[in-house]
Amino acid sequence: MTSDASVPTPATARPSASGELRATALDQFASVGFAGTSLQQIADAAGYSKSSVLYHFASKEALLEEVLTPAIDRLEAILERFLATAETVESRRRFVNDFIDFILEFRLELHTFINQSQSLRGIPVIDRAGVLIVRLSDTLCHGEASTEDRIRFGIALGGAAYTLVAGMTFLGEEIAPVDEIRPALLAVVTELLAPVTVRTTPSRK
Amino acid sequence: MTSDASVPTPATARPSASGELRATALDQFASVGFAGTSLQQIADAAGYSKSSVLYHFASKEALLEEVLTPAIDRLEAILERFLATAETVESRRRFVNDFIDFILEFRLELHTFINQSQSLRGIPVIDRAGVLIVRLSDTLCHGEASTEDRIRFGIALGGAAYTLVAGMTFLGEEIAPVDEIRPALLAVVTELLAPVTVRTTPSRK
DNA sequence: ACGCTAGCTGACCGATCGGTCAGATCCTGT
DNA sequence: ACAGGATCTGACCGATCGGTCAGCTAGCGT
Repeated sequence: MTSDASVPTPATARPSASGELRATALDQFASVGFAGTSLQQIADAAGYSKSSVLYHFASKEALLEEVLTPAIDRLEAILERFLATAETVESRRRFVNDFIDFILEFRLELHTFINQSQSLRGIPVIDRAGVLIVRLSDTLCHGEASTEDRIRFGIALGGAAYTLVAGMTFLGEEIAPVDEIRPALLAVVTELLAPVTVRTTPSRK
Repeated sequence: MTSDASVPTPATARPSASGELRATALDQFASVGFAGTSLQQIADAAGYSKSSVLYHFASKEALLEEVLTPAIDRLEAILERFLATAETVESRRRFVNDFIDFILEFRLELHTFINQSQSLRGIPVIDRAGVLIVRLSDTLCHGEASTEDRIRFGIALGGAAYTLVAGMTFLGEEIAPVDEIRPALLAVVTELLAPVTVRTTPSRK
C-alpha cells in the first residue's frame, strides 16, 4: 500500500508489516482499550517484537492516530456530502444509509473512539473526531438543542458502536453475517434519526 | 437519593473513607477505564495514599467488585421482578420504567461494565453482570433470536450508557438536569424496547 | 494511665510500562 | 562482489505499575 509502488499487492495475503500491526493494534484498542493495551501485547499478537512496532510507528500514540485516521476521514466525507446538499427527506435517508455503511465498515474504530475519547483528549485525531461528532449532532438537530433529539443521536451512535463490537460477542453467540445485520441496523437507526413515518416534517418550532 | 436511612449522614460532608474511595474509583473507572486507572491516581484524587486504598480494599480488582456490585444487585432485582409476573403491556412498560431509573441512578457503573466487560472477563462481578445481560436480552426477545430485536436491545443498552456518560459531556456542554433527561430517555427507550406499544407522545412540539 | 485496635502512611519489591539505541539480517541496485 | 538502505531485534533505560510490610498515630474501653 504505502511503501511498495511496484510490488504487486495480493489483496488476499497481508504482506505489509505495518498493516498487520495496525490491524492487530486496532483489535486490541477496541477490546482492551488504549490504556489497557501494551506495545508488547500488540507485538506478540502480531508476531513481531516490541522494537519493531516502534520502528514502524513513532510512538504508541502515533500508532493510535494511524489506526483511527481512515475512519475519521471517511466520517468527515459523509458529513460534508450531507451538508453539501439541501436537506430533504431523501437526502436525510441517504445520509443514514451512508452512516450505516460507515458504522459497519469501521465498527472497531468507531467503538475505540466512542468509548475512550474522554480519556484520550489531547490526541489530535481524537479531538478531530470529537468536533466532527458535535457537528454531526448539530446538523441533525438543526442547531436547536432539543434534548430528545440529541439523546436520539447519542443512543444511535453509542448503541451501534456497542452492539456491533461488544454486544454481539456475548448477546448473539456467533456474530450474524453482515447481510442480516445491515437491514436490522438500518431499520433501528432510521427510526432513531429520521422518524419519517411519523413526522416527516423536520421539527421546527 | 442514595439515602442511608438511619445513619446520621450529613449530606454535605462525606465521612466514610472507603465510600470516598469507592466514589472516586468509580469516576475514574468510568472515564479512563479500569486498566487505565492506577491506584495512585485514585488515591491522589481522593486525598489518600496508595497504601490506604489497599488497606480498605484487598486489591484493585476487589475495589472494582465493590464498586459495581450494588448496581448489579439492583439490575438483578429489576429482572426478577419482571420475571415474577406474567408479561403484559403494562408489566413491560413498568419494566422499562424501572430500567430507566436504574440507568439514571447507576449510569457510571453501567458505563463501566458495558464498555469494559470484554477485557475484564474472569472477574466474578463482571461475569455475573454478563449472564444478567444475556438473561435480560433473552427475556425481552422471548427466547426467539430475532436479530432486529436483539439489536434494538443492544442499542438501547449501549446507547443509554454512552449517552448519559460520554455523550453528554461533549454533545451537550452542560449536562441537562435529570428531570429533562428522564422523559426523553423514556420515550426513546420505550420506542426501542416496546415497539408494539403506541409511542407515549407528549407531542409537545 | 494503659494497651489495643483501626486508620493511615512511606519505604520497598518484582514486574511491566513506553521508548532508545546499537547492531544483526536481508534485500536490492550497481 | 559490494555498498547501502530498509527491516527487525535484544539489551537496556527511567518511570510507574499492583502489592507487601513495618511502623506511626489517634481514639476508646478499661
